[in-house]
Amino acid sequence: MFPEIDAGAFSGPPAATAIFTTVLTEGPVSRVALARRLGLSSAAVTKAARPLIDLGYLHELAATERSGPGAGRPASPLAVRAEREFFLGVKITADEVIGVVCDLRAQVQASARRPLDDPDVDAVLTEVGRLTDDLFGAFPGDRTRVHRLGLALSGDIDRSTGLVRYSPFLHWRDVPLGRLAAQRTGLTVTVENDVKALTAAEHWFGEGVGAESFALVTVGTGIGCGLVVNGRLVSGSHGVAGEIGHLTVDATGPDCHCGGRGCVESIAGTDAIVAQARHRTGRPDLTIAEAVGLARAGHEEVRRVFTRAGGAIGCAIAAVANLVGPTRIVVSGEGLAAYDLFDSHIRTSFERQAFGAAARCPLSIRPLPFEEWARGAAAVSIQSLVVP
Amino acid sequence: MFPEIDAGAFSGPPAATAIFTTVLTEGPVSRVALARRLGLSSAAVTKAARPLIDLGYLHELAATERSGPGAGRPASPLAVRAEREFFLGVKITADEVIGVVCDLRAQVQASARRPLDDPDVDAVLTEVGRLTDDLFGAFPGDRTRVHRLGLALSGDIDRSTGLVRYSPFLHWRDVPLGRLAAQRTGLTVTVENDVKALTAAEHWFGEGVGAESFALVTVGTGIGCGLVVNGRLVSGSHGVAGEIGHLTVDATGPDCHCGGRGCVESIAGTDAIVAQARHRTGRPDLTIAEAVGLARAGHEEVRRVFTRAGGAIGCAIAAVANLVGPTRIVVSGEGLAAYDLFDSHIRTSFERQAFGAAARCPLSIRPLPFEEWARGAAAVSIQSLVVP
DNA sequence: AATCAATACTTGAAGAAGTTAAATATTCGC
DNA sequence: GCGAATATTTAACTTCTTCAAGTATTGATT
Repeated sequence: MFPEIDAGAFSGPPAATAIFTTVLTEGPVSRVALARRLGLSSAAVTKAARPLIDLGYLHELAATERSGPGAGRPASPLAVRAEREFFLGVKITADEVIGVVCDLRAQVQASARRPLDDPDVDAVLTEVGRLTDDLFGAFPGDRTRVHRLGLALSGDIDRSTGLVRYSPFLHWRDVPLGRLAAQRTGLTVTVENDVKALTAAEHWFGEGVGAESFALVTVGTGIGCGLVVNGRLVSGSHGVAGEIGHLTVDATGPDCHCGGRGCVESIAGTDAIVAQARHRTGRPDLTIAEAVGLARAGHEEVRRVFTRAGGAIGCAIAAVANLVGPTRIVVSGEGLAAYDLFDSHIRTSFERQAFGAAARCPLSIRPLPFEEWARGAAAVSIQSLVVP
Repeated sequence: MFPEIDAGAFSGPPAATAIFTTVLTEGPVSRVALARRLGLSSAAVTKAARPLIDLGYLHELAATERSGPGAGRPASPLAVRAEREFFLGVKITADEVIGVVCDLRAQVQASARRPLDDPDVDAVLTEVGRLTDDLFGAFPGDRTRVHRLGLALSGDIDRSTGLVRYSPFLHWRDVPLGRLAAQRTGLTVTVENDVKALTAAEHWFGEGVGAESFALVTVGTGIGCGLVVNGRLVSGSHGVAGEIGHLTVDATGPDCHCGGRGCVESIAGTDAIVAQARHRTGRPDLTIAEAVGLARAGHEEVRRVFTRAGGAIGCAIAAVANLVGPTRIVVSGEGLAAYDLFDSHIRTSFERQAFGAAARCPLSIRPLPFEEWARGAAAVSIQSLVVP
């Protein structure tokens, strides 16, 4: 009936959910604006919003300075009470767990990291447990208002059951991570693929806000992509979606570990870049950092490796734009530490390969630190509170 | 209140729409099955279905032979009364208009064609008008039950307003085709992009039935793709979606008329195939039919052109599978008259480039005659009756 | 043949969610 | 202070849905 706080998620009329998500993602809004936006009567908004206010999720902002033509009663916009509830988000990588505490608006309140040296399920759970303790310790706010934990890791994950079907880098198969972490921490846990989590965060709290369709491309060891189409995250019927890393961009290119040929990842993945840079320089122990250094210093051969990689990424992004036509695309990831070497090549290649109006799709290219990935996990947790 | 017949579309409770579309697309279903499928109580189904039966859209099937464990009252499944309403569908090409009459279940009742030699708006409207007359003439059923006409043509089309924003092959810009055709014929008109229309038809009445996500690839002069994701047709924010023809598959490939390089269409489009076959044979006036003939007769050089084209198409389809992970993919189009030359190469290339489980996505490769495209237009018209 | 269990469907009361219309609140410009 | 403009609230009413109980129709069991 009325939205509930603790265990379960938000129940209540559909209008309440719609109102809450709109206020959450689109900042303070007046009731009339909400009504127009959601196709409801303003009476319905008033009614549905009251229990949300009573429970402390929303509050009325002081009447702000008027903007319009002038006359009329000023609006008292509804805003989210961000400190009503806090969320933990943890990103699990092969050698580290990174965690953050976020408020209801997904603003980071505290963060922490712990090294991970054993991919065993139990060892990971232990480190995640210690990390949450660290986060509770570092969190200055009201700890009794933390009830949820989001986990994000790469691999094939069933968000609805919290099951890790397959995680290549941890060598896990069918691990019920959600249930295990819930037992360990006593929190309500959500588990999601890391790229999808980051996409969800950008969709609700970042550049994707308000977009009906939206894509996020991550560049690093792997090259991934999260897609939002018609307002919903794309999941893929066979558990595969957004596998942008294995699009073919060069039929005569190098063989890829996936069995294909000329895949984006086999040209622009971190490993591929390092391998090529080693080959070009004749230095078999070159690291990616050194390769970036050489390219920045103007080493022509190495520079060309990055140029080619940027071109391949641009083609892949153009493929996304041509196929699903998102409102905007964000390009990001660890690999973009070398942002300056990629940026213009990605754009050039994208503009050449994007078909017609698809080239008008705005591209944001910016690096995101690992804390942002953890924030993605928290964002999924926030979504699970709102839309169960 | 109750579903209306004539001018407007189907109104009524959301449940009525859901019930009708489910019965329409998933064949006869009992009320309990509908309730389970749609998450309603069976009481709701009973009530919402009654007006649909009263108005003649649905009817009860005779209790069929029982199948289950045995006991219990036998179901009286609901089925669509296909002859309740008929629909015209017309596909407009550069040199022809092709039309069909379909019943409510999108089964073709009659068809007709007329040549088109003038791309002028008025000339096209005239031919469409004559074609509808021909169709009425050829249609054996009750003509008073035809109220709707669907038009399909390639280009950038705004379905909601019936506006043709841009049609390259007719050289039209911003033609309010829906309104004009409605004036001319007195019917309620829908206009949709041809590939999207065909996709809609397959989604509701063909192989895409029941699939949450689904893709249709058409091969011909252009190479296109219609996408259904999360149960909805993908439209693209900038008016571009499914532009599979301009994905890059060979960074070192030929320049494409779109300004890009190594696009699928520049390798596997009909024009590209003809050009290559001419080059390989040294016969500058070779036609596509002759090229197909040579390949079938075993001409190695020409054969290789088709092999390469099939490979490019396979890569493009793999890109769709990797990115959106549809439940299944149908490959079709005029170009597939040479089906036998493509089939195995498309599959091989698809399986190599599809990533992991995406390779499990079933592929149907089959040619579709132009009448099927017209049927697509009719299917959109049917949809517009049901979901306005 | 009578009865029971199982399943499908129908009915009527009750409730949830939303709408419309009218009342109330608050501001600006005069 | 008054009226026009806009925002919000309230109350009455509509619509859609569910719930709980009842009816219908069958196969299996006694």
